[in-house]
Amino acid sequence: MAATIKDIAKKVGVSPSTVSRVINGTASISEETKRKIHQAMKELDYHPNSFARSLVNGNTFIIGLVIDAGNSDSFSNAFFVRSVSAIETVAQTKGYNVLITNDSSSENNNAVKNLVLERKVDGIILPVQCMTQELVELMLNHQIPFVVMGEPEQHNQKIFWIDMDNAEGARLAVEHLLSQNYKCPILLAESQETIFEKKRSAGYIEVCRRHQIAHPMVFACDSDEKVRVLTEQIASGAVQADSVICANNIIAFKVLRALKNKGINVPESIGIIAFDNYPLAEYLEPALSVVDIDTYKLGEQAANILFGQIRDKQVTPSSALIPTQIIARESTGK
Amino acid sequence: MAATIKDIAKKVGVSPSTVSRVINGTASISEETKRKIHQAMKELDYHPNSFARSLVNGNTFIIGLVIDAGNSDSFSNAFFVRSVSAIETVAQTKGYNVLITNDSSSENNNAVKNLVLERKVDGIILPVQCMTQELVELMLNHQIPFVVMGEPEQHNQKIFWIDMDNAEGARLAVEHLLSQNYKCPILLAESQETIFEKKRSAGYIEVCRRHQIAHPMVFACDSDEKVRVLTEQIASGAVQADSVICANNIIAFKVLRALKNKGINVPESIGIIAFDNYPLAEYLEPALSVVDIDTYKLGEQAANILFGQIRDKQVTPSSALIPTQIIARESTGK
DNA sequence: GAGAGAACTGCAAACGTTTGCACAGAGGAA
DNA sequence: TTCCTCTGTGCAAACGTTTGCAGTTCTCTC
Repeated sequence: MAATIKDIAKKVGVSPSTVSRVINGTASISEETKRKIHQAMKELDYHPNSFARSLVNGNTFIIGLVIDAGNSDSFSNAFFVRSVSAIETVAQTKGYNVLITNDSSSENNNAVKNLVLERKVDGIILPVQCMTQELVELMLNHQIPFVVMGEPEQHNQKIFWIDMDNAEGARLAVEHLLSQNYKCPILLAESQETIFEKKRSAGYIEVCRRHQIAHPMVFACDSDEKVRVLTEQIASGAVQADSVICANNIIAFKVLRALKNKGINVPESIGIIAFDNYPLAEYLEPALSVVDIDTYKLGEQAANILFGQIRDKQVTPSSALIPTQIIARESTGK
Repeated sequence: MAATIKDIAKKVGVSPSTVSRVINGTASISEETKRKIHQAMKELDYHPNSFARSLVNGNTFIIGLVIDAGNSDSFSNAFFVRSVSAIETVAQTKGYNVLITNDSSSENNNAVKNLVLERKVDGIILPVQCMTQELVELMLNHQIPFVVMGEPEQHNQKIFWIDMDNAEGARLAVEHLLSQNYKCPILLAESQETIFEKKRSAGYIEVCRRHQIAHPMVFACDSDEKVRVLTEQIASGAVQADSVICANNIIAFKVLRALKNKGINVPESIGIIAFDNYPLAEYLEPALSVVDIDTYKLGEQAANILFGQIRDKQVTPSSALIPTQIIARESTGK
């Protein structure tokens, strides 16, 4: 039903090629013809068929965005939405659309492979958790640009990536605590296995060393029980600490609750600062100080890096660390 | 570079049509030929080109999902992510992909129009806030199925929609408070303008009437100042209330904080229950009781309704209300 | 007033599929 | 034997674009 290039050609009395050339501005066409064609396009409500286009010129103007549903806990959510929104906005301004795919709902990366093999997307943005060796090879083989969100463990590959500056965030957190007259911060992480936790630990340790803090310590808080034990040790003095840096917000909430239950004052006796500016942080009592990151910018930059490859044929792998900043609230206001 | 149907045909020694028929199972083909073709497909690593396909058979196997970036506050986030994930999962099982578009980043619904006019998506899911008259007409004209997330104000159109059962949620909240021996619940909403707030009000009023509660009251809490004034009035007895139902979580947090600052005990003196199970609700003190909704199911059902139109050619408008449930925590444990 | 380029336009092939039509051969039924 | 129905396959057109090549007309330049 929809008008095609041929309908316009017929109506104006030119060949389809001429119409195509007017649409794409790909040759010099007399003003008169241009005018008529544009008018006919209006009248017939013409819109180019993107498939026919893709078929001949080989690119689809679609990028794929892999979302990690396995990780759909609420903490990746806030991060996620603004990033997605940013990616889509950037894509739109460049004339691209964004196809999302849920990695975990299919075995074996099949959904992502489908993007490459059948949908022929022009590029892919994917979270580091979804980056399998097989997938990387597939994308490299098919020469399809991709950007990884989150720093990969090994840097031995030609991979473009982007991440928040975890190490810097940890450094800033320690500096902040010291500036508030805390003397002995410890770091609480969920485990020590993910790269971002390693980076945070490293940043923490580095600043502690620099300031000659006696015993920098990193604790694994991967269960409620551990949190309970730890707060008891802090209370009894078995663990020397006057402040904690929590590698994520949920740990912070648990610790805060445990401390209050023990009658330990926050921020007077113990200061708390957490990673990720989870929106409710400011409604806690005391309001939680956090290491914040601009998730919109994160997505925006990821998209920019991708389009650097797609459009500007940039080929030397680049990476970017999005700066973090401290939002000081009551929980570190000794 | 990628292998085409012709390459396979050549390799096996049949015509492209035969290969196509084997792929689509659209005619009877001898077992022998089938076997050879399948083998050749493996060897050449063949994957059908979705564009060429779409070009001839008219459907794209892509659905559009409009996201409302204007509303990217954290409270729609949690809702959003799980819904999106659900929609994508359903789509994937039906062989469809999901194209997202950010409505607000373009003027005049242009981005969404683009989905219809150029991308030729087979269906669209969009939030009710993005549903303009113009868009509805466009989609109807082009006979492209769509599902609205959120109940539209007017029902005079042939529109498929889905929503959480706001009225029922409010009813359950009142019933819950009464069962906990609160006698006089009031409702706090941000405004009275959105349809979901109206529904919640209606459900609240209805149950109050049924239980002959003296003065059912709905307050607009659209600023911190109003929250402050209201809590003072509650404290002084100027407003008679022993419990509040908050139309969203942020109001709940503000009220809780204001009450505590006034030294009013929750849940002993005032009970609080809020809509939306925001993940941190359980970490507040006291842990917040909420009206919960299964956002995954919401997305899942939206997708199912859409595919009902796309694949089963269902044509009589349907709608669905996703049931809510009470999660009782400390804040209503008088 | 001839030759050269520039400006403008058309023809037809190509992109990778699907599908209506046709046809050959096989296997019965009459 | 003749006719009919199936099964299996190929031919060629079609989907809506883009684009290399070639052709025509026009405008200079000498």
